[in-house]
Amino acid sequence: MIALVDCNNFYVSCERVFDPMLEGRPVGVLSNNDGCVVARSNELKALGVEMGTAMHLLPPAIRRQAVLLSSNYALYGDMSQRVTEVLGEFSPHVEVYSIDESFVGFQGFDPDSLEARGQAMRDTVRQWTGIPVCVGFAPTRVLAKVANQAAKKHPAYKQHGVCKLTADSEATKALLKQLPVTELWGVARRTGERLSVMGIDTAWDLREADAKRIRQRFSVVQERIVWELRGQSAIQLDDMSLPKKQIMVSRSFGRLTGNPHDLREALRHHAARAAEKLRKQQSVTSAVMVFLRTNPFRTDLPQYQQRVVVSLERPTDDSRDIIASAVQGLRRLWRKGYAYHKAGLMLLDLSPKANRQLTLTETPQTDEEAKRSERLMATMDKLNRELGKGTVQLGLPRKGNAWALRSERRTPRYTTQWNELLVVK
DNA sequence: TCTGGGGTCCTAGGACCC
DNA sequence: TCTGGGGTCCTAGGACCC
Repeated sequence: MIALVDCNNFYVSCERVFDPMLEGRPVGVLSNNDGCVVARSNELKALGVEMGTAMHLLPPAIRRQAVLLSSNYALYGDMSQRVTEVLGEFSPHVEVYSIDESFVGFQGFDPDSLEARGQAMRDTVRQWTGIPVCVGFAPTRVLAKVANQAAKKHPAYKQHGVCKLTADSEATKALLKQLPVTELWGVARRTGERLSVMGIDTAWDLREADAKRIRQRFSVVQERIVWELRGQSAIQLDDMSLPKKQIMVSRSFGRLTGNPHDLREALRHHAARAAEKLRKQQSVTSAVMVFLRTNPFRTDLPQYQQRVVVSLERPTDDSRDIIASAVQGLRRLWRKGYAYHKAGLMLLDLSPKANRQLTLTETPQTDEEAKRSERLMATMDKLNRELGKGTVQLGLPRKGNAWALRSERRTPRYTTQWNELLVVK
Protein backbone atom coordinates (compact mmCIF):
# COMPACT_ATOMS: atom_id res chain seq x y z
CA MET A 1 0.00 0.00 0.00
CA ILE A 2 1.06 3.54 -0.72
CA ALA A 3 -0.19 6.71 0.93
CA LEU A 4 -0.63 10.06 -0.69
CA VAL A 5 -0.32 12.83 1.87
CA ASP A 6 -1.59 16.14 0.58
CA CYS A 7 -1.62 19.40 2.53
CA ASN A 8 -4.98 21.14 2.65
CA ASN A 9 -4.97 24.52 0.87
CA PHE A 10 -1.25 24.55 1.52
CA TYR A 11 -0.24 28.18 0.96
CA VAL A 12 -3.24 29.44 2.89
CA SER A 13 -2.53 27.00 5.70
CA CYS A 14 1.07 28.26 5.93
CA GLU A 15 -0.19 31.81 6.30
CA ARG A 16 -2.65 30.75 8.96
CA VAL A 17 0.04 29.11 11.06
CA PHE A 18 1.58 32.52 11.61
CA ASP A 19 -1.60 34.58 11.65
CA PRO A 20 -4.44 32.75 13.39
CA MET A 21 -6.72 35.72 12.65
CA LEU A 22 -7.00 34.28 9.14
CA GLU A 23 -8.75 31.20 10.51
CA GLY A 24 -12.37 30.96 9.36
CA ARG A 25 -12.03 33.80 6.87
CA PRO A 26 -11.92 33.66 3.07
CA VAL A 27 -8.20 33.80 2.24
CA GLY A 28 -6.45 33.68 -1.12
CA VAL A 29 -2.79 33.62 -2.11
CA LEU A 30 -1.80 35.36 -5.35
CA SER A 31 0.67 34.41 -8.06
CA ASN A 32 3.75 36.49 -8.79
CA ASN A 33 2.98 40.13 -9.51
CA ASP A 34 -0.22 39.61 -7.57
CA GLY A 35 -1.68 38.50 -10.89
CA CYS A 36 -4.15 35.75 -10.11
CA VAL A 37 -5.39 33.53 -7.31
CA VAL A 38 -3.33 30.35 -6.93
CA ALA A 39 -4.49 29.10 -3.54
CA ARG A 40 -7.84 29.41 -1.80
CA SER A 41 -9.17 28.66 1.63
CA ASN A 42 -12.42 26.66 1.79
CA GLU A 43 -14.26 29.88 2.62
CA LEU A 44 -12.95 31.54 -0.54
CA LYS A 45 -13.85 28.48 -2.61
CA ALA A 46 -17.35 28.70 -1.14
CA LEU A 47 -17.62 32.25 -2.49
CA GLY A 48 -17.21 30.78 -5.95
CA VAL A 49 -13.67 31.98 -6.65
CA GLU A 50 -12.04 29.58 -9.13
CA MET A 51 -8.41 28.58 -9.21
CA GLY A 52 -6.45 30.96 -11.43
CA THR A 53 -8.98 33.79 -11.40
CA ALA A 54 -7.27 37.05 -12.41
CA MET A 55 -7.14 39.55 -9.59
CA HIS A 56 -8.64 42.33 -11.68
CA LEU A 57 -11.61 40.10 -12.54
CA LEU A 58 -12.54 39.45 -8.92
CA PRO A 59 -15.86 41.08 -8.03
CA PRO A 60 -15.32 44.08 -5.72
CA ALA A 61 -17.56 42.54 -3.07
CA ILE A 62 -15.27 39.54 -2.81
CA ARG A 63 -12.19 41.70 -2.79
CA ARG A 64 -13.58 43.56 0.19
CA GLN A 65 -14.46 40.42 2.10
CA ALA A 66 -11.45 38.30 1.36
CA VAL A 67 -7.88 38.54 2.58
CA LEU A 68 -5.67 38.35 -0.50
CA LEU A 69 -1.96 37.84 0.08
CA SER A 70 1.08 37.95 -2.20
CA SER A 71 2.87 34.62 -2.39
CA ASN A 72 5.66 34.04 0.09
CA TYR A 73 7.64 31.17 -1.36
CA ALA A 74 10.43 31.39 1.18
CA LEU A 75 7.87 30.56 3.85
CA TYR A 76 6.04 27.84 1.89
CA GLY A 77 9.25 26.11 0.85
CA ASP A 78 10.48 25.98 4.41
CA MET A 79 7.16 24.72 5.79
CA SER A 80 7.06 22.08 3.07
CA GLN A 81 10.40 20.75 4.21
CA ARG A 82 9.19 20.52 7.80
CA VAL A 83 6.15 18.49 6.74
CA THR A 84 8.38 16.13 4.77
CA GLU A 85 10.60 15.61 7.79
CA VAL A 86 7.62 14.59 9.91
CA LEU A 87 6.51 12.08 7.26
CA GLY A 88 9.96 10.54 7.43
CA GLU A 89 9.18 9.50 11.02
CA PHE A 90 6.48 7.14 9.73
CA SER A 91 8.15 5.40 6.82
CA PRO A 92 11.59 5.29 5.24
CA HIS A 93 10.01 5.68 1.79
CA VAL A 94 8.96 9.29 1.26
CA GLU A 95 8.78 10.55 -2.32
CA VAL A 96 8.26 14.28 -2.43
CA TYR A 97 6.00 14.87 -5.39
CA SER A 98 5.37 18.60 -5.15
CA ILE A 99 5.56 21.41 -2.65
CA ASP A 100 2.44 20.14 -0.89
CA GLU A 101 2.23 16.41 -1.66
CA SER A 102 4.26 13.32 -0.93
CA PHE A 103 3.81 9.63 -1.58
CA VAL A 104 4.72 7.55 1.42
CA GLY A 105 5.43 3.85 0.91
CA PHE A 106 3.91 1.36 3.38
CA GLN A 107 4.91 -1.88 1.71
CA GLY A 108 5.28 -4.64 4.25
CA PHE A 109 3.20 -2.95 6.95
CA ASP A 110 0.14 -4.72 8.35
CA PRO A 111 -2.71 -3.48 6.11
CA ASP A 112 -5.09 -3.37 9.05
CA SER A 113 -2.84 -0.94 10.86
CA LEU A 114 -2.73 1.61 8.10
CA GLU A 115 -5.74 3.73 8.97
CA ALA A 116 -4.39 4.21 12.47
CA ARG A 117 -0.96 5.06 11.08
CA GLY A 118 -2.53 7.54 8.70
CA GLN A 119 -4.38 9.14 11.55
CA ALA A 120 -1.19 9.39 13.61
CA MET A 121 0.68 10.88 10.65
CA ARG A 122 -2.00 13.47 10.18
CA ASP A 123 -2.12 14.40 13.87
CA THR A 124 1.65 14.62 14.18
CA VAL A 125 2.05 16.85 11.11
CA ARG A 126 -0.64 19.10 12.49
CA GLN A 127 0.91 19.24 15.93
CA TRP A 128 4.52 19.72 14.87
CA THR A 129 4.04 22.09 11.92
CA GLY A 130 0.50 23.45 12.22
CA ILE A 131 -0.38 22.26 8.71
CA PRO A 132 -3.56 20.20 8.13
CA VAL A 133 -3.17 17.26 5.75
CA CYS A 134 -5.30 14.44 4.35
CA VAL A 135 -4.12 10.89 3.74
CA GLY A 136 -5.23 8.45 1.03
CA PHE A 137 -4.08 4.83 1.03
CA ALA A 138 -4.33 2.54 -2.00
CA PRO A 139 -2.34 -0.12 -3.84
CA THR A 140 -1.41 2.27 -6.69
CA ARG A 141 -0.64 5.95 -7.08
CA VAL A 142 -3.67 6.78 -9.21
CA LEU A 143 -5.96 5.12 -6.66
CA ALA A 144 -4.10 6.80 -3.79
CA LYS A 145 -4.94 10.12 -5.44
CA VAL A 146 -8.59 9.11 -5.58
CA ALA A 147 -8.44 8.04 -1.93
CA ASN A 148 -6.91 11.33 -0.97
CA GLN A 149 -9.65 13.30 -2.73
CA ALA A 150 -12.20 11.22 -0.85
CA ALA A 151 -10.40 11.89 2.43
CA LYS A 152 -10.72 15.60 1.71
CA LYS A 153 -14.27 15.82 0.40
CA HIS A 154 -16.29 12.64 0.75
CA PRO A 155 -18.81 12.66 3.63
CA ALA A 156 -17.84 9.13 4.64
CA TYR A 157 -14.17 10.01 5.16
CA LYS A 158 -13.66 13.71 5.55
CA GLN A 159 -14.30 13.76 9.25
CA HIS A 160 -11.14 11.74 9.83
CA GLY A 161 -9.23 12.96 6.82
CA VAL A 162 -8.00 9.45 6.08
CA CYS A 163 -9.30 7.05 3.41
CA LYS A 164 -8.07 3.58 2.50
CA LEU A 165 -9.14 1.98 -0.77
CA THR A 166 -8.47 -1.53 -1.96
CA ALA A 167 -8.60 -2.28 -5.66
CA ASP A 168 -11.78 -4.31 -5.83
CA SER A 169 -14.02 -3.32 -2.93
CA GLU A 170 -17.58 -2.11 -3.38
CA ALA A 171 -16.57 1.20 -1.82
CA THR A 172 -13.92 1.73 -4.48
CA LYS A 173 -16.38 0.82 -7.21
CA ALA A 174 -18.96 3.25 -5.89
CA LEU A 175 -16.40 6.01 -5.65
CA LEU A 176 -15.07 5.47 -9.18
CA LYS A 177 -18.59 5.35 -10.61
CA GLN A 178 -19.38 8.83 -9.43
CA LEU A 179 -15.99 10.32 -10.30
CA PRO A 180 -15.79 12.20 -13.62
CA VAL A 181 -12.87 10.79 -15.59
CA THR A 182 -11.25 14.22 -15.88
CA GLU A 183 -10.80 14.36 -12.13
CA LEU A 184 -8.33 11.53 -12.31
CA TRP A 185 -4.64 12.23 -12.04
CA GLY A 186 -3.31 12.38 -15.60
CA VAL A 187 -6.62 12.93 -17.40
CA ALA A 188 -7.45 16.51 -18.22
CA ARG A 189 -9.82 18.31 -20.56
CA ARG A 190 -8.37 17.32 -23.94
CA THR A 191 -8.20 13.65 -23.15
CA GLY A 192 -11.55 13.87 -21.39
CA GLU A 193 -13.22 15.17 -24.56
CA ARG A 194 -11.82 12.33 -26.63
CA LEU A 195 -12.72 9.71 -24.03
CA SER A 196 -16.25 11.02 -23.89
CA VAL A 197 -16.65 10.32 -27.60
CA MET A 198 -15.85 6.70 -26.79
CA GLY A 199 -18.53 6.69 -24.10
CA ILE A 200 -16.02 6.88 -21.25
CA ASP A 201 -17.16 9.48 -18.77
CA THR A 202 -16.40 8.18 -15.30
CA ALA A 203 -13.29 6.76 -13.70
CA TRP A 204 -15.10 3.42 -13.56
CA ASP A 205 -15.75 3.51 -17.33
CA LEU A 206 -12.03 3.98 -17.88
CA ARG A 207 -11.14 1.17 -15.52
CA GLU A 208 -13.42 -1.17 -17.49
CA ALA A 209 -12.17 -0.02 -20.90
CA ASP A 210 -9.97 -2.14 -23.15
CA ALA A 211 -6.42 -1.20 -22.20
CA LYS A 212 -5.04 -2.02 -25.65
CA ARG A 213 -7.56 0.17 -27.34
CA ILE A 214 -6.76 3.04 -24.97
CA ARG A 215 -3.12 2.67 -25.82
CA GLN A 216 -3.82 2.77 -29.56
CA ARG A 217 -6.07 5.79 -29.38
CA PHE A 218 -4.00 7.68 -26.83
CA SER A 219 -0.63 6.59 -25.52
CA VAL A 220 1.05 4.42 -22.96
CA VAL A 221 0.43 7.17 -20.44
CA GLN A 222 -3.35 6.67 -20.59
CA GLU A 223 -2.98 2.91 -20.69
CA ARG A 224 -1.03 2.99 -17.45
CA ILE A 225 -3.90 4.84 -15.80
CA VAL A 226 -6.24 1.97 -16.73
CA TRP A 227 -3.91 -0.54 -15.06
CA GLU A 228 -3.50 1.63 -12.01
CA LEU A 229 -7.26 1.95 -11.62
CA ARG A 230 -7.47 -1.84 -11.58
CA GLY A 231 -4.90 -1.93 -8.79
CA GLN A 232 -1.83 -2.89 -10.82
CA SER A 233 1.07 -0.54 -10.38
CA ALA A 234 2.22 0.95 -13.65
CA ILE A 235 3.51 4.37 -12.70
CA GLN A 236 6.97 4.77 -11.27
CA LEU A 237 7.75 8.09 -9.79
CA ASP A 238 11.01 9.71 -10.74
CA ASP A 239 13.41 9.75 -7.94
CA MET A 240 13.15 13.39 -6.96
CA SER A 241 16.79 13.44 -6.00
CA LEU A 242 17.73 12.87 -9.64
CA PRO A 243 19.16 15.98 -11.23
CA LYS A 244 16.82 18.01 -13.43
CA LYS A 245 17.20 17.71 -17.17
CA GLN A 246 16.58 21.36 -17.75
CA ILE A 247 16.49 24.41 -15.53
CA MET A 248 14.27 27.36 -16.23
CA VAL A 249 14.00 30.78 -14.65
CA SER A 250 11.56 33.33 -15.97
CA ARG A 251 9.29 36.03 -14.64
CA SER A 252 6.69 38.41 -15.90
CA PHE A 253 7.69 42.00 -15.27
CA GLY A 254 6.08 44.25 -12.70
CA ARG A 255 5.18 46.54 -15.60
CA LEU A 256 5.69 46.44 -19.36
CA THR A 257 8.99 47.77 -20.63
CA GLY A 258 10.72 48.34 -23.94
CA ASN A 259 13.93 49.46 -22.31
CA PRO A 260 16.84 47.15 -23.20
CA HIS A 261 18.56 47.97 -19.93
CA ASP A 262 15.60 46.63 -17.99
CA LEU A 263 15.58 43.46 -20.03
CA ARG A 264 19.30 43.05 -19.64
CA GLU A 265 19.09 43.41 -15.87
CA ALA A 266 16.18 41.00 -15.62
CA LEU A 267 17.95 38.37 -17.70
CA ARG A 268 21.23 38.78 -15.83
CA HIS A 269 19.32 38.25 -12.64
CA HIS A 270 17.48 35.16 -13.92
CA ALA A 271 20.70 33.75 -15.37
CA ALA A 272 22.42 34.08 -12.01
CA ARG A 273 19.52 32.26 -10.33
CA ALA A 274 19.62 29.50 -12.92
CA ALA A 275 23.38 29.09 -12.45
CA GLU A 276 22.87 28.73 -8.70
CA LYS A 277 20.30 25.99 -9.25
CA LEU A 278 22.68 24.31 -11.67
CA ARG A 279 25.54 24.27 -9.16
CA LYS A 280 23.25 23.05 -6.44
CA GLN A 281 22.53 19.88 -8.40
CA GLN A 282 26.17 19.64 -9.47
CA SER A 283 25.60 19.80 -13.18
CA VAL A 284 27.05 21.81 -16.02
CA THR A 285 25.21 23.23 -19.01
CA SER A 286 26.34 23.64 -22.58
CA ALA A 287 23.48 25.65 -24.07
CA VAL A 288 21.29 28.49 -22.88
CA MET A 289 17.92 29.23 -24.42
CA VAL A 290 16.82 32.83 -23.96
CA PHE A 291 13.28 34.02 -24.63
CA LEU A 292 11.40 37.25 -24.69
CA ARG A 293 7.76 38.07 -25.19
CA THR A 294 5.17 40.82 -25.16
CA ASN A 295 1.92 40.47 -23.22
CA PRO A 296 -0.40 38.19 -25.22
CA PHE A 297 -3.42 39.60 -23.39
CA ARG A 298 -2.73 43.09 -24.66
CA THR A 299 -4.19 42.60 -28.11
CA ASP A 300 -4.10 46.35 -28.56
CA LEU A 301 -0.29 46.29 -28.64
CA PRO A 302 2.04 44.86 -31.29
CA GLN A 303 3.04 41.30 -30.41
CA TYR A 304 6.47 39.73 -30.49
CA GLN A 305 7.69 36.43 -29.16
CA GLN A 306 11.02 34.88 -29.92
CA ARG A 307 13.62 32.55 -28.54
CA VAL A 308 17.21 31.79 -29.35
CA VAL A 309 19.67 29.14 -28.24
CA VAL A 310 23.21 30.23 -27.41
CA SER A 311 25.83 27.51 -27.24
CA LEU A 312 28.53 27.81 -24.63
CA GLU A 313 32.14 27.44 -25.54
CA ARG A 314 32.47 24.64 -23.01
CA PRO A 315 30.08 23.04 -20.51
CA THR A 316 30.10 25.26 -17.44
CA ASP A 317 28.44 26.14 -14.15
CA ASP A 318 30.09 29.55 -13.88
CA SER A 319 27.51 32.33 -13.43
CA ARG A 320 29.67 34.72 -15.46
CA ASP A 321 29.61 32.51 -18.57
CA ILE A 322 25.90 31.83 -18.26
CA ILE A 323 25.08 35.50 -17.74
CA ALA A 324 27.22 36.46 -20.74
CA SER A 325 25.34 33.97 -22.93
CA ALA A 326 22.00 35.26 -21.72
CA VAL A 327 23.00 38.82 -22.59
CA GLN A 328 24.28 37.68 -25.98
CA GLY A 329 20.96 35.94 -26.61
CA LEU A 330 19.10 39.09 -25.67
CA ARG A 331 21.09 41.14 -28.17
CA ARG A 332 19.92 38.80 -30.90
CA LEU A 333 16.32 38.84 -29.74
CA TRP A 334 15.60 42.42 -28.84
CA ARG A 335 13.59 44.50 -31.29
CA LYS A 336 12.75 48.13 -30.93
CA GLY A 337 9.17 49.25 -30.52
CA TYR A 338 7.71 46.52 -28.34
CA ALA A 339 6.51 46.63 -24.76
CA TYR A 340 7.91 43.45 -23.25
CA HIS A 341 6.12 41.52 -20.57
CA LYS A 342 8.27 38.53 -19.79
CA ALA A 343 11.82 37.30 -20.23
CA GLY A 344 13.57 34.18 -19.14
CA LEU A 345 16.03 31.48 -19.91
CA MET A 346 16.39 27.75 -19.84
CA LEU A 347 19.61 25.85 -19.29
CA LEU A 348 19.69 22.92 -21.67
CA ASP A 349 21.85 19.92 -22.28
CA LEU A 350 22.77 19.41 -18.63
CA SER A 351 25.30 16.82 -17.57
CA PRO A 352 26.98 15.84 -14.32
CA LYS A 353 29.89 18.04 -13.43
CA ALA A 354 32.00 15.19 -12.08
CA ASN A 355 34.34 13.52 -14.56
CA ARG A 356 33.17 15.57 -17.48
CA GLN A 357 34.95 15.01 -20.73
CA LEU A 358 36.47 17.63 -22.93
CA THR A 359 34.60 18.03 -26.18
CA LEU A 360 36.51 17.99 -29.44
CA THR A 361 36.08 21.63 -30.27
CA GLU A 362 36.46 23.35 -26.94
CA THR A 363 39.46 25.33 -25.90
CA PRO A 364 40.81 23.69 -22.80
CA GLN A 365 40.60 25.73 -19.65
CA THR A 366 43.79 25.86 -17.63
CA ASP A 367 43.71 24.27 -14.21
CA GLU A 368 44.35 27.66 -12.74
CA GLU A 369 41.27 29.18 -14.44
CA ALA A 370 39.10 26.26 -13.46
CA LYS A 371 40.14 26.47 -9.83
CA ARG A 372 39.58 30.22 -9.67
CA SER A 373 36.09 29.83 -11.11
CA GLU A 374 35.37 27.01 -8.70
CA ARG A 375 36.44 29.02 -5.68
CA LEU A 376 34.61 32.17 -6.72
CA MET A 377 31.31 30.38 -7.34
CA ALA A 378 31.56 28.31 -4.14
CA THR A 379 32.21 31.45 -2.11
CA MET A 380 29.29 33.31 -3.68
CA ASP A 381 26.93 30.42 -3.02
CA LYS A 382 28.12 30.11 0.56
CA LEU A 383 27.62 33.79 1.32
CA ASN A 384 24.16 33.80 -0.22
CA ARG A 385 23.22 30.66 1.63
CA GLU A 386 24.43 31.82 5.01
CA LEU A 387 23.74 35.53 4.92
CA GLY A 388 20.58 35.50 2.83
CA LYS A 389 19.68 35.55 -0.85
CA GLY A 390 21.16 38.39 -2.84
CA THR A 391 23.99 39.14 -0.39
CA VAL A 392 26.48 38.82 -3.23
CA GLN A 393 25.42 39.52 -6.80
CA LEU A 394 27.21 40.03 -10.07
CA GLY A 395 26.17 43.61 -10.81
CA LEU A 396 23.44 45.37 -8.88
CA PRO A 397 19.97 46.05 -10.24
CA ARG A 398 18.84 49.67 -10.26
CA LYS A 399 16.19 50.84 -7.89
CA GLY A 400 12.64 51.02 -9.18
CA ASN A 401 13.34 48.95 -12.29
CA ALA A 402 10.33 47.95 -14.35
CA TRP A 403 10.95 44.23 -14.11
CA ALA A 404 10.90 43.94 -10.33
CA LEU A 405 8.00 41.86 -9.08
CA ARG A 406 5.02 43.50 -7.61
CA SER A 407 4.32 41.89 -4.29
CA GLU A 408 2.41 44.35 -2.21
CA ARG A 409 0.77 42.04 0.25
CA ARG A 410 3.49 39.63 1.21
CA THR A 411 3.59 38.43 4.80
CA PRO A 412 6.96 38.25 6.61
CA ARG A 413 9.28 35.34 5.88
CA TYR A 414 8.90 34.13 9.46
CA THR A 415 10.96 30.99 9.27
CA THR A 416 13.86 32.00 7.06
CA GLN A 417 14.68 35.64 7.87
CA TRP A 418 15.62 36.58 11.41
CA ASN A 419 14.88 40.23 10.83
CA GLU A 420 11.32 39.48 9.75
CA LEU A 421 10.49 37.28 12.68
CA LEU A 422 9.27 39.96 15.04
CA VAL A 423 6.41 41.88 13.57
CA VAL A 424 4.61 44.56 15.48
CA LYS A 425 1.16 45.12 14.13
C1' DT B 1 -3.31 49.00 -14.44
C1' DC B 2 -4.05 44.16 -14.06
C1' DT B 3 -3.94 37.39 -16.46
C1' DG B 4 2.12 32.57 -12.57
C1' DG B 5 6.26 29.67 -12.95
C1' DG B 6 8.46 25.43 -13.37
C1' DG B 7 8.65 20.90 -14.68
C1' DT B 8 7.89 15.91 -17.06
C1' DC B 9 6.83 12.46 -20.57
C1' DC B 10 5.40 10.94 -25.10
C1' DT B 11 4.89 11.01 -30.14
C1' DA B 12 5.61 12.30 -34.81
C1' DG B 13 8.49 13.53 -38.27
C1' DG B 14 12.83 14.87 -40.46
C1' DA B 15 17.78 14.13 -41.12
C1' DC B 16 21.04 11.00 -41.51
C1' DC B 17 23.42 6.39 -41.54
C1' DC B 18 24.52 1.81 -43.66
C1' DT C 1 4.89 0.57 -63.57
C1' DC C 2 8.55 1.17 -60.76
C1' DT C 3 11.78 3.97 -56.71
C1' DG C 4 14.64 -0.96 -49.91
C1' DG C 5 14.60 -1.51 -45.13
C1' DG C 6 15.92 -0.85 -41.24
C1' DG C 7 18.14 1.92 -37.48
C1' DT C 8 19.33 6.30 -34.37
C1' DC C 9 19.17 10.92 -32.98
C1' DC C 10 17.16 15.31 -32.57
C1' DT C 11 13.47 18.70 -32.31
C1' DA C 12 8.90 20.56 -31.97
C1' DG C 13 4.67 20.27 -30.08
C1' DG C 14 0.98 18.32 -27.27
C1' DA C 15 -0.70 17.11 -22.90
C1' DC C 16 -0.40 16.93 -18.30
C1' DC C 17 0.99 18.01 -13.33
C1' DC C 18 1.15 21.27 -9.11
